[in-house]
Amino acid sequence: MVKVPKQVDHAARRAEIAEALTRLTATRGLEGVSLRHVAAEAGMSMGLVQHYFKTKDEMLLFAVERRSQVYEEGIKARLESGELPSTPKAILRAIMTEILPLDESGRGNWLMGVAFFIRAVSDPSFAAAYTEGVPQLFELFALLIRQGQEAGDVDKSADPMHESAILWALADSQGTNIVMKHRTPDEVLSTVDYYLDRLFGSAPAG
Amino acid sequence: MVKVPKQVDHAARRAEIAEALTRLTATRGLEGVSLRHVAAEAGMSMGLVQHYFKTKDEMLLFAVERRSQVYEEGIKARLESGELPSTPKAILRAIMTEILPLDESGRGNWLMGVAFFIRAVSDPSFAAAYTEGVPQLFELFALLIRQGQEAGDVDKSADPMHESAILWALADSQGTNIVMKHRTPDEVLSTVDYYLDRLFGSAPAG
DNA sequence: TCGTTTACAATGCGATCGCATCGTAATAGC
DNA sequence: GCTATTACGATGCGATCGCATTGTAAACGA
Repeated sequence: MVKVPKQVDHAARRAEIAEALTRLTATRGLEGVSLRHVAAEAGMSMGLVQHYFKTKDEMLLFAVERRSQVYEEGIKARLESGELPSTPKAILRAIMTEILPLDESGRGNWLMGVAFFIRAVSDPSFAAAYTEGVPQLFELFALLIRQGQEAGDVDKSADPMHESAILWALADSQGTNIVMKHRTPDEVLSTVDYYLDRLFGSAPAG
Repeated sequence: MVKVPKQVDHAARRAEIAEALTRLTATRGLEGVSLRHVAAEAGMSMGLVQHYFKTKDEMLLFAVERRSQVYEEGIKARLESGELPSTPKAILRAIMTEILPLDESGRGNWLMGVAFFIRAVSDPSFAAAYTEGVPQLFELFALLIRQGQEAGDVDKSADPMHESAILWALADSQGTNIVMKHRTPDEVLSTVDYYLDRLFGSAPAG
């Protein structure tokens, strides 16, 4: 009963489509994202896109989850490259620089996230997926700050929860600032470093 | 040549429509915003909406500019109510609490802003209008922080530009957190106060 | 080889979009 | 009263959307 004709790497095809979607989001903005446009950007027929994603929502969900994976892998790669010390401060900085839309592909990923947020506002299933990863990142931030406190780098009077919120806000909002060209990536990074230096005193980050 | 039949308060009508648009954005999300839906929400015919706004973009632009005015007036009202001291810290807090989507109407206004941001990504004319007010608020933040430094409340080592960026980020991102129900208004306000207390030492805010 | 299953293309359908057009009612100046 | 102008409603048009349907080529299992 197991017939396997014309074997094609499903995952690779889906990734292709997701990347076309991301590219399209970065260049044409979020309104240019239709099944037809994505297909054209990916250089395939619309029917083929439909073959790999039954609905548009399924495609968006896949692209966003893929985005999260890419972020995660990027952060791991930075930390395991050995170029950075494994201090909480360095890890936090690695996360920030990975997430922020510092280049063109980052811009696409960022706008993908915004598009997803838009959907999540009125669509419960999207909201669930959107909400999923947030507390984890939040907790991670707080954990790293607490480790900084235990190491004596972060002042005991600092509140890890509030500081996490500020850090999250910095990533969230400054990314938007870059996309809108209100601030340059350099300016944003310097503000991030300013904040981290204040929080961690003068403890080395790398 | 000046014939004025059926005199109708144009501004009031446009405000009505803008409020229907905001209401619709808050409840149905940003995708429910079409000329037909706005007309239905406002309880008028679609032709009438078209009569007051030649294009959809004109309607959106009006609604967003109106939003800015409402914010501005709200902040002025708070400051002139006499319930708050005119310290930089109090003014900053007033701005934050005015902008943040703490209630249902605030939610609508917030989502309006996001919708506008989306358009601004790919539409230059929207981008211009969106970019317009940002540097001013930024400069205001920096000015107030500098005043705090001159008054001796804010540490001299604090960088007004970076601190402004953090403050802006707090407003920007935490608003989204409230809309997505990741954090409650109370939690957000406590983080704002935490930050302001840190920045202004223990100087009184009210 | 034959049949089943998958990969992919092409097209059509109903819904909805923004916008234009047309018609009508009401009110001003002449 | 007549006319110009405005307020407002109704409808239609072309474009585009997501999605369903259909057709065809290819490749595996039997």
